[in-house]
Amino acid sequence: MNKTRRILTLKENHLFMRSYRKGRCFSGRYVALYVLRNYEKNQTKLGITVSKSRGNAVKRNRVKRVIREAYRVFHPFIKEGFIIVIVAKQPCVDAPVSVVTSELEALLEKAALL
RNA sequence: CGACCGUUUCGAACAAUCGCGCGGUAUCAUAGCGAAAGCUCAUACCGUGAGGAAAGUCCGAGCUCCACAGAGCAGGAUAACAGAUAACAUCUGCCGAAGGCGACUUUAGGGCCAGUGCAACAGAAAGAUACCGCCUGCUUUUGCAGGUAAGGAUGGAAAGGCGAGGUAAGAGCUCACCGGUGUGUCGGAGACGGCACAGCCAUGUAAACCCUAUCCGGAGCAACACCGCGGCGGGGGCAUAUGCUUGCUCGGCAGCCCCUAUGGAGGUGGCAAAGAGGUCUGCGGCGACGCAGAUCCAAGAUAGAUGAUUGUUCACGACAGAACUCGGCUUACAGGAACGCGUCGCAUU
RNA sequence: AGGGAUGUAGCCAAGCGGUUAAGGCACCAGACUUUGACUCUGGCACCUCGCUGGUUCGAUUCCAGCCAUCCCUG
Repeated sequence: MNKTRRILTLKENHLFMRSYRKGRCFSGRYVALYVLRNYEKNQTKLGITVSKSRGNAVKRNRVKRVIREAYRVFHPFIKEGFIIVIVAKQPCVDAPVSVVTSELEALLEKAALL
């Protein structure tokens, strides 16, 4: 495993749907985590979901950046072969990065991905 | 000094580290494709990276494809006048109207003398009329017949308004002023305005149907063009080895290879540095704008790139994210800045 | 990108430019009953009829611009 590797993003809608239905769910105050084992390839993919009801385009973009920044810290240590979907909750809109980072760390440990 | 008016303009700044999209250069040790060159991926460095509204998608265009002899109807849009513009429902100027002490602002502003419809309630009566009243005549009175829109009452609207003359009482019946209509004349590019004369037979509503004039083919970058593993087809060849079709034979269907049409997933172009482009100067124009010269310009994603941490400063940060591209309009918005022989008020000289 | 619909009382809703804006459910008070349900009678302040302007004598209704929700096409 190299020291830095690219973050692969989840693009297919049916994989999102399968994660919501079949994946294990870990919920916090700011984000919710859906984890599914990737059987097809030994890769870890990340999907970020922000609902339209969370705010306008600027707010949604900002939430995505905050979550991506929080995830970036843990990415080199994540185990291979999982599909991870992070869903932003309403308090996440005004949350600073440090808070989201600490919560995401707790959830990832709970999911045994680290 | 205070309160405004108009026209522009800015929309946090800087540094360091980590991270992201795109472009360029370099490296190919590793991974994939390839005979190779090389390409992809990756890494390093350099450059660059959201708005005044990017928004709403309300108008107008470019661009692309489809349709198209010509004419008319239907439907839609616009509506004083003159211009600007590629075009417009935009903009400029100007006229009329409305508002403001004023600088100035606002204005869907054609036609109810083509026709049709509607005007609740109130009121005597709503486009045709006399309830009360006034006057005249008849009648002993009650009342009857006629004249009359000055007054009352109703209403958003009641015989153009108001004053004087006039009259039986009244009435544009007559006159002055105002309003409105028509004709003439003068000014103006025109809408329109000034003046003179005639004359007052008739409400409001076309953001009611409608009439008049002008304009309008349809769809949209998920357009459209190209490539295209597989699949479903067409043609040709090979092989009769294998499978199915009844145990066998023939025949048929599968099979393998080549060519070819279509085009689902996906990809590339469209589409990224350059156009109806910005800034400055000069000239023309009241102005929108036009002409000439100089100069400036690098976002281009495709589940969608701008963030985090630390430090410094201030006005302590609002509304808000490009998605083919322009010109407008509308809406949202913390707080600033500049200009004006702009306005009003107060004080002083 | 292109198109459509809706917004009226807590909920479901009707409404021809002229009303104090129908109804139904719910809610409140009273009657009936020993009590409750059913039934009957009355009430319901609320709604600037999503918001802001305009047309009109008069707007929930007509026109324009916004806001919110929902739906359709590719």
